[in-house]
Amino acid sequence: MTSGLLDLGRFAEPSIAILISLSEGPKHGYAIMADAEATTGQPLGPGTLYAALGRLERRGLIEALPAEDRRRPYRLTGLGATTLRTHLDQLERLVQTGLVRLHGFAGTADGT
Amino acid sequence: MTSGLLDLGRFAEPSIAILISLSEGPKHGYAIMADAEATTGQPLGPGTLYAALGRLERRGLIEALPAEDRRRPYRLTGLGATTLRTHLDQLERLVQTGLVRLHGFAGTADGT
DNA sequence: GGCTATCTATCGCTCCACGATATATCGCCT
DNA sequence: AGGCGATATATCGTGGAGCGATAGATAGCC
Repeated sequence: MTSGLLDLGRFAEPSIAILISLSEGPKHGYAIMADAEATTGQPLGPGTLYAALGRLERRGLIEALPAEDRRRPYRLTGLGATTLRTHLDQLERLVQTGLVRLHGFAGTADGT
Repeated sequence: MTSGLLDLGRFAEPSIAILISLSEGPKHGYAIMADAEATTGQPLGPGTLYAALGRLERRGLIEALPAEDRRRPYRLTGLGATTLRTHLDQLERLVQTGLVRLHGFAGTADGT
């Protein structure tokens, strides 16, 4: 928990972070870890990463490329790109709704 | 599963949906359920709802109002509003990053 | 008076997040 | 050459969260 009370709990959404990372181009696990932490601000540990990679590959959203050296790179599939775009669109609409409503939010009059 | 293969699994993010719903004004559980499903497109069952409500209240992001009739309304606290805004901002940045990268995404040349 | 819709609540299963841990290799410095 | 830190992949275990199923109470209606 990096932000104390300012935390909704399981918020990292590792799958989204991984897909966004791969949308920049093929990457191997370690590079995804670094990129995801850079873009989301939240650390992405190996346990979370490799479990999520397995799930995403099983679902056909990403695919493994032939290993070069020690590195096992992954690439976003067409289905993965479509899926990501769909979810990103949904998310954007949700975020906009929230920001609009929040703008008109008076808060608790007693300042709680 | 409404979207078949186009699904990242556990994506609903009930907490966000609930907070956004309450940012419109105080609501009771049943109303939140309906509103959340309307704005996110995903159904929000009672199990998910009341568990999340309990967690959010324990964290001070929402607070219970005196029950009117059978209804037990909740209200967003100042902390809740701040927290929601922070997460929404983070989310927006993440979504924008994803959309930009996706725009330049060539896909798998073989059309996979 | 019964029936349906509204509304809150709990249980239980499964799956996921994620820190801890293990292991191997590479590159660099001395 | 030898050691050390960074790179890189992989697995396990625990706790927590998502969520459908289920239960039960009250209100309104015919």
